[in-house]
Amino acid sequence: MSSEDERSEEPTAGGPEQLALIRETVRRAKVPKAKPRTWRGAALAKESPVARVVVNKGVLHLDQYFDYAVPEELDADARPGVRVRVRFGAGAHRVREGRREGGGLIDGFIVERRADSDYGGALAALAYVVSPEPVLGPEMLALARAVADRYAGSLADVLQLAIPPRNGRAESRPSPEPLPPPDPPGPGSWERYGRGAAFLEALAAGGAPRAVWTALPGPEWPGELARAVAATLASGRGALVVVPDGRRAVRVDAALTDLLGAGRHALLTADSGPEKRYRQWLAVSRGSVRAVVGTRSAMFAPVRDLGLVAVWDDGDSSHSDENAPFPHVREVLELRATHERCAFLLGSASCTVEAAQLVESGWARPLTADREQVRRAAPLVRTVGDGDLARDEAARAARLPSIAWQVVRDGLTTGPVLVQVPRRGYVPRLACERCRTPARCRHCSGPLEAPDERDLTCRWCGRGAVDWHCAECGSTRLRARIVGARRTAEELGRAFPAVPVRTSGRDHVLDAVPARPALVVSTPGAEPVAEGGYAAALLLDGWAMLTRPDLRAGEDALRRWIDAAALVRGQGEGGTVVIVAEPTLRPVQALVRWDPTGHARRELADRAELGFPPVSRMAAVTGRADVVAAFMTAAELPGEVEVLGPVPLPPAPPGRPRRPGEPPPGEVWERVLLRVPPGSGAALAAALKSAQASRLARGGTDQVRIRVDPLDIG
DNA sequence: AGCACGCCGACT
DNA sequence: GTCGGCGTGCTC
Repeated sequence: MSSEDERSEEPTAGGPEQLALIRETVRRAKVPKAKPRTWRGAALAKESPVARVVVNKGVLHLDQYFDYAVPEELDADARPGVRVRVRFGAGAHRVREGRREGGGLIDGFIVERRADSDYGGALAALAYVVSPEPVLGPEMLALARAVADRYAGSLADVLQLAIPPRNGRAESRPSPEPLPPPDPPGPGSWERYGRGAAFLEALAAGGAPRAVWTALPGPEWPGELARAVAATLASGRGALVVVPDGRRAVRVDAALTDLLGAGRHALLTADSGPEKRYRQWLAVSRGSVRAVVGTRSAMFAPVRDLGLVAVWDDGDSSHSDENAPFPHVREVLELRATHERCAFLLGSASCTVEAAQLVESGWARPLTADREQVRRAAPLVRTVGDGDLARDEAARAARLPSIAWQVVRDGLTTGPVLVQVPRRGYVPRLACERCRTPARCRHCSGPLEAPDERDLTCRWCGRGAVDWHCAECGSTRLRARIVGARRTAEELGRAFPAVPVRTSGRDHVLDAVPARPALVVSTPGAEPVAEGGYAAALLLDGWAMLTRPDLRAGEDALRRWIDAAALVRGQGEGGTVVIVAEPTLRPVQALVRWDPTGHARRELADRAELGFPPVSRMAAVTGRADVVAAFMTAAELPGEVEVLGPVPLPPAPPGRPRRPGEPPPGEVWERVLLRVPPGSGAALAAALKSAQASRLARGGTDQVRIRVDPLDIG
């Protein structure tokens, strides 16, 4: 743009007269469908001189598009989907020399090129096109919009999760040529499932079946996922698989390479560095690679002509994003399946209540093996309850019941034995030894804990608890704390001196162990796979997993037990699991019968009766007590909303850094839970979003956190 | 969030 | 009259 243009637009030079002129011009310009022009008066693109832009500003909850003028020289690059920088803020158009430039440069994406704008004022010009690479296609935009609406978040927040940061070097490299579709695979181990082969055939034929797949225990699932991907590729469409962690992504990656060779799929995990990751993402975005396996953020991967979305082990908490607006992989993939009319596969050795609901509602069909197959593949499960422990001299002496010793001893003659021990931090509460009432602080009713195994302290207020006794039954004994993985390993090591002991846990995760006899002590989720399967497994301190004050405690415990027990050989090969937990409890029974879907169905029925998610939808509003109260007063919630609370939130325990959503020191925070009946979730989210948006016009710190589908209810 | 506009009191 | 306090409200 030339200075002549500027002068012709604004003939007066400098001074207050000019300011007045600008003001007046702005007022005059306030007519609908204004001809796009900038204050620079630069030459504009001849075709579609308006770019509709989504500005990438999360705090800006004005969740709307902004129109910018497209200067002629940016015309070619400023295509829909590209990253741009624009001036944004009051006075952004005043860019003359000698005047301060109002408004800073912020990032955005062009969503559309248009002939005119329905904005009444004069348009500012795009500052520049960051890169001509289109990264925000219409499908992703529609998906991000749907996710933002579902979770009462802004489009910009979702796009931040969906589109990786740019890397110039990755962008400058060409992506490989796409390979032609492969031949459809045979059914392989899918034959073990009643409708397995038919599911693959439907994928290969270009269909869009939706299934909740209860996987048989054992190491076959990565190969089965790979076959589903291969069948979809054979139809000429793309496929996406999301798993909870990098370890499992690598397993599916390996299975895909086995089945299809290299070059047909991309591995999108956080483990690879930013450049490599963006390069992989670009290969997908450009259509060079038609299949993706990855962790959480891969759920948004811009797979071309999507034919299948799959999620593995949807109960794993890693599938829930920790950034606003906290989308869940299963829910996002449901949206994608609906929007992009593709197949949906939810697989797990266990079964979440949400998965059961997908089947119950008829949205998806079950994909299961018959009882005979299950019996063959699953280990024999034996329980040790309180009654057994009381009668058991050995258990008193050595902390492990005698049947456990026996199973370990027998197992070690034929292979490795797995010992699952709950993570220390996982058990939030001590409980009365006699009646299991959770031990609470007598001052503030917070949960008690014993950080050093000696002194009882309150997790909320930090006060010590001396002379504790149970408020229900008067007992003065607390249930034995769970023993950490390290001490369990030491004890077992002493008992079986000839056998190597290996541990796998948070900071030290083993991926696999050989088929030799060994004791493998692991925390839940960190269990290594064993070559040929474990001979046996011990699941210790089952009570600890079940006493968590959470709606999902039972489902979670069952999932962790099943995931561990699924690594053990089938009972036909002598595989045995011993679980130390009451055999009368529902999740324990479900493990013994190896019936995770039955468990989920019963839980679903309970939740329906109690009005709990996922049958109803909930949202949590969290913040400083007065701010939450003001928010609730101002919000215009749908009529059928039920308001639970507010209840005070416990402060972050001293010593641990404060997590987002926890009150800062000295502030009282509260949480309100909102509940709506089935079908009103969208209305609730919309109401919460507009209430938040109108609040944001005011002071900055007076914000509340909104979380749809909060995790820790109950 | 920034940042400007605007409607009030103490000054040249 | 004009400079500037920070109380609302908009940002293409």
